[in-house]
Amino acid sequence: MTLSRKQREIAERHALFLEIAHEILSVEGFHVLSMERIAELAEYSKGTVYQHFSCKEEILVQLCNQSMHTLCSFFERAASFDGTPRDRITALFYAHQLWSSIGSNQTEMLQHLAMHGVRDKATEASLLAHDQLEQRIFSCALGIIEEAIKTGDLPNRKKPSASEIMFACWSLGTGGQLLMTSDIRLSELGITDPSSSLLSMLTHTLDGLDWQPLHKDAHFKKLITKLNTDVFAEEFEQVKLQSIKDNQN
Amino acid sequence: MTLSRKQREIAERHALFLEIAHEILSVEGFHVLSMERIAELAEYSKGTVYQHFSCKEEILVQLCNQSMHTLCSFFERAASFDGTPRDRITALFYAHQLWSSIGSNQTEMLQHLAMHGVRDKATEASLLAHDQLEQRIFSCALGIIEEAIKTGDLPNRKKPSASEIMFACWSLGTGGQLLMTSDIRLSELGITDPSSSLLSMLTHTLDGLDWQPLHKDAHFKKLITKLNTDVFAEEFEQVKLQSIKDNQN
DNA sequence: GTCAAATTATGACGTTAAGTCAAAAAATAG
DNA sequence: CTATTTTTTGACTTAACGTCATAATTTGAC
Repeated sequence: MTLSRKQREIAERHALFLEIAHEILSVEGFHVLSMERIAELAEYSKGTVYQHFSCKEEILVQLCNQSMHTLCSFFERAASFDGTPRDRITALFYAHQLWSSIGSNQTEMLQHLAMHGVRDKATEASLLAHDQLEQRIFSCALGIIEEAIKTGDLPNRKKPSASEIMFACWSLGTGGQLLMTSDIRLSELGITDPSSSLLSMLTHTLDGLDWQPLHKDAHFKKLITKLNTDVFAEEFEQVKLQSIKDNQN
Repeated sequence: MTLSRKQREIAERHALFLEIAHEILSVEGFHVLSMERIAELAEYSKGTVYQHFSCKEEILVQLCNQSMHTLCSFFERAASFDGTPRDRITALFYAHQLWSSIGSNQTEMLQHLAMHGVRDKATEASLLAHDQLEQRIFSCALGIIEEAIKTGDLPNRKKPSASEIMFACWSLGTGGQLLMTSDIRLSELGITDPSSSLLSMLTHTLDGLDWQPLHKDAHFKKLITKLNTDVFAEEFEQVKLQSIKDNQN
């Protein structure tokens, strides 16, 4: 079938353009991402790139969607983990941090997308996909919190509501990632592993919410080990290798 | 003295340019901020604007510095508040949220500054000033946490250290602000006052850290009232008026 | 295999904004 | 009042965006 061969070609090129864009974005940032540059590196003309993406912003949204798709799968894996709701919300937070460690600029991309005037330029279709992914991510987290309330592990309060707890956890994780990628030298403050710090703070927060069973060091360590070596074994290794490489530079 | 009159003129113009830039930034965002536009609105030529600021990015840093200066004064006011360290760290967090409510785009500006390739273009002097303000803000928060450890209100642990606690609080506040300014419709999740939600989550976190004296509703309400009507009375009124105006639109 | 029709790729073109700089205008001083 | 210094200006260069007529290629009918 000749038609489908052409279609395959186009799909491949679409992926190629995205890959090149992602490379430019991680190394040099959005401000140097230009359609001409992508065309040049892919050895196509500018017009061809514009046939795939209406503008820079559209590329960004599609890259974000790829990235969020990964996060989504991480979350769904963490959520289906066999353990108490508390273990699972911890696993979710862990997954969120792992995800941001894997792609150094995932957070920056999403951040950029949230900025004034970026969404306006992207296509409806991509934005819809984005919103749906976001929805999936949120309901994943919310589901666990609601389950904890149902089982009685987490006291059923008016304030903070399940949504508010999710909002706070999400803020903590996102904010932490934001600070990690920004200029502040956390290591100067004696924070060598910010993701672990955040995770440890999360457990204190959960304790503060009286989310049963309360923190026990042995159990927590066992949980993290299981996540590192079982649920997210492959990704954990990838991050480890990456950080070794980074240290060499 | 004629010389000083000219100097005053220049200083006034500098402020005018910044003001116009800030206006453009809050309404339309960084991507439409152009030197020509500023020049036009200020009724000067482009070259004159360039005599004040080497580039767009330099304007952004200087605006951020203004904004951080405000935050700094908020923090110092909150820190010198008469109360327990726990009350004061709560006041700090409150001040952080208040600050972000006052200028709708303070967080977006700082976020933008942190992005790839922005700092590179700004002048050394402005960046130095920025780093010093950041330092002041951090030590303000860190000082309170360390005091709490010294007085015994907060258990002296290796983990999380004072720095880690500060990092987490800062992440929570910043992340929350990020999510508020992003597209996510928090109100759809039943979160009507995100800043309050975050503040309430902070108290749970502090409880989880066993930071004495633990949360008591009456005391907490009294503290917030005092902050609203005394320490930050003026700013609180400003935010209230602003939100009434926003609701009318 | 050939050719007309449809699809796809190209890069020249118009536009906008960044950043530079020589020349014009204004201020200062003798 | 004029010479010198300082300040202001906008024309110019460069670079990227996004468009679109034209060129090249592919397709499908015969």
